[in-house]
Amino acid sequence: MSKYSLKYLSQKLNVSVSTVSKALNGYSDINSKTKERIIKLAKDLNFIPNSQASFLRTRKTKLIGIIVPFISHPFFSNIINGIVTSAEKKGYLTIVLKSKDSCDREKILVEKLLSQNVDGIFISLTQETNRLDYLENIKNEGVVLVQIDKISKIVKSSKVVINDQESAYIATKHLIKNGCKKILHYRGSLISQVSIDRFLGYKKALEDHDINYDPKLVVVLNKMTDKQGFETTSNFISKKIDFDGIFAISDYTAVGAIECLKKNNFNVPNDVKVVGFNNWPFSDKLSPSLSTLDQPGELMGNMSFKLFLKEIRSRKNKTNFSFEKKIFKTKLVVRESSF
Amino acid sequence: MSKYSLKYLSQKLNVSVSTVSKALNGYSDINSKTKERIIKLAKDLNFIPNSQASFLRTRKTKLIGIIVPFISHPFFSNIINGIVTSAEKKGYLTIVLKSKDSCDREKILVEKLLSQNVDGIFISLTQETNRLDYLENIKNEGVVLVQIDKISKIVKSSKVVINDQESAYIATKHLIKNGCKKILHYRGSLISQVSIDRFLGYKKALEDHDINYDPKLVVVLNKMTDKQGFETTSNFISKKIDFDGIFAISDYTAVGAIECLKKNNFNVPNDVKVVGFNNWPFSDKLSPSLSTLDQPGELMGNMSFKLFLKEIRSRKNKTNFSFEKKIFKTKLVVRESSF
DNA sequence: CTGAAAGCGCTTACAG
DNA sequence: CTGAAAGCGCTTACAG
Repeated sequence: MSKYSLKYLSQKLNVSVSTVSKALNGYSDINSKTKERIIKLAKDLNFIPNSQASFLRTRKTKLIGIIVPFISHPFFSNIINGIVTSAEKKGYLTIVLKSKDSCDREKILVEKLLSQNVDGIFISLTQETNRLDYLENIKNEGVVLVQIDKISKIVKSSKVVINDQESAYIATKHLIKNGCKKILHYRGSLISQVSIDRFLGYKKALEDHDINYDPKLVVVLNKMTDKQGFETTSNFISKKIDFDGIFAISDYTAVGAIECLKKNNFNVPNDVKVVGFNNWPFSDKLSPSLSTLDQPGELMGNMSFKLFLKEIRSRKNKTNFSFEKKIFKTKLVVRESSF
Repeated sequence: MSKYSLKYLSQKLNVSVSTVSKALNGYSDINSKTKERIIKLAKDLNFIPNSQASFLRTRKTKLIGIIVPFISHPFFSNIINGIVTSAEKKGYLTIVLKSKDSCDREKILVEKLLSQNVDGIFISLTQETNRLDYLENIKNEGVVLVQIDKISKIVKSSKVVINDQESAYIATKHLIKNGCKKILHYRGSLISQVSIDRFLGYKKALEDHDINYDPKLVVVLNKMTDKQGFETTSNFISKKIDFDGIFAISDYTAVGAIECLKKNNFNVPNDVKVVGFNNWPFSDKLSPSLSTLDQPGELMGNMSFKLFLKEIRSRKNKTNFSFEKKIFKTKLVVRESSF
């Protein structure tokens, strides 16, 4: 921390602490000469005011926290990037934390952020989040809550999501239009909203195109890894279950699936067409290049911060505020794996 | 922030604020019955002590900051991940910031972190960092500085790096051993230490194997993108400069180079062999799969935090402390692009 | 074992 | 325009 304090400056210049504080904070009722002297000394000493002390009065830390399931992850690191960028522009600093997809950890992390008196908490829930007390607690503490992508339908707050159901519908329809009749769906957990919505979109697309929904073709994955994609596909092949398309909930699993298919001498896309989800760096550079749904992670991060700021400001000005849910559209990127 | 305070608890229980504070902080000189009552109430109310207020006494925020050039980046997000994980285990929270490879921004961000009274700053310098005053300032403020990967040789602090020169030597030697005689090198900025060391390794490998170093074969890239890799390669081709190998400073540029080569009907690896740097997710899944140097980003992050903690503790215990430089070894991963 | 008091570094309502 | 004073919520040395 800074070696200096308002008191130190005030003694150096023979003025009061109050005067120094006001000068530094741009109050108008200060003699401009005095003000200049103070500001000059502060600059010369490289004086940095103690933000913890000022918090005690202002009640604002200008600190926000974000909890995501994983950090080393193309989509989540894009979200983080979006939030950090927007936040920094407005003078906020961002604490980053990861839940490792564990609900228990998530609860603990929320408490840690609250104890740091962050002004807002941004969260992308774990796949297994099944209790909402600690989310409600955030709001009870007077801290702004913003949910991103992996949200809870029940907990009220600002939300930023994508059109999951529609995206899945579009992807599945694309496969159908290109001749697929037996489409596997690799989905996420049964309680994750994102996963539920994508499944519903998949199912609806089948129904709308007169294809019977067959639950045996849907697999719940607990990890979004290429390994799981590989093994799941391998399972289908060894069970001799017939299929001609795969809609996977993430690019990783799609890539694992394609590896397995190649190894078993299936041609992608001729024998089996594959669509992933995320549009990760390099998804376009694979052979075959991967069809996928492009998710605007960074923009979602930007928007999350915008909604946060809106809520903070409406509180400050005591104006009306109602929670918004911003829905970003994904884009189906058709590449070699499905066409 | 918490709706309650020590004062509130103390009034509820008819004890003093001091007693509540001691009970909650595990002091031994408290009647165990009293202690129990206090802890129970705190738990029931979900009481969270105000960390800003306690900072004013303890001088510890348990906050650290990290500045990297980019967040949405496989290597840097691995480093962030490693730091956040280690930090959280020891009760530290991590503020994440990105410099966008701008030295001016870097300076501002350092000041922001200092004003938050972080206990330590972790930094991976920009490619253009050419002034060191604000790094020295970190130490002057009594804040621990740890430099990671992109370091300054001059500024003293704990450092975590890889064996850049040796890595480049190994990669270049590998190309030579596999028959390459005219090896392009796509490097980073002229003042980045990482970039300098890798260049030196490249050059030394050539010399040790009786290949004349030709400056025309070395290109300074200012952005590590596939686009730059593509364009640079395209340039060599159109200038009809003969080459049979490329050692690129990042996987992105290597991938761009390969795309360009393919497009111009060069066979990789038969006509040109390529080695990248980073080992990114999916580098193994490309066609041809990419030879590269594997960098243990997460472990480097873990180690950085370890060095930070060591310095913090030695200060607390007033024991001797000297800066360490931990050098991680990369691993040459040979894949189709060079073999 | 308990509590009164000082003080960390700020901000701000108020007096002059 | 300037400054004395109170107070934010803690911790801790000290007295009893």
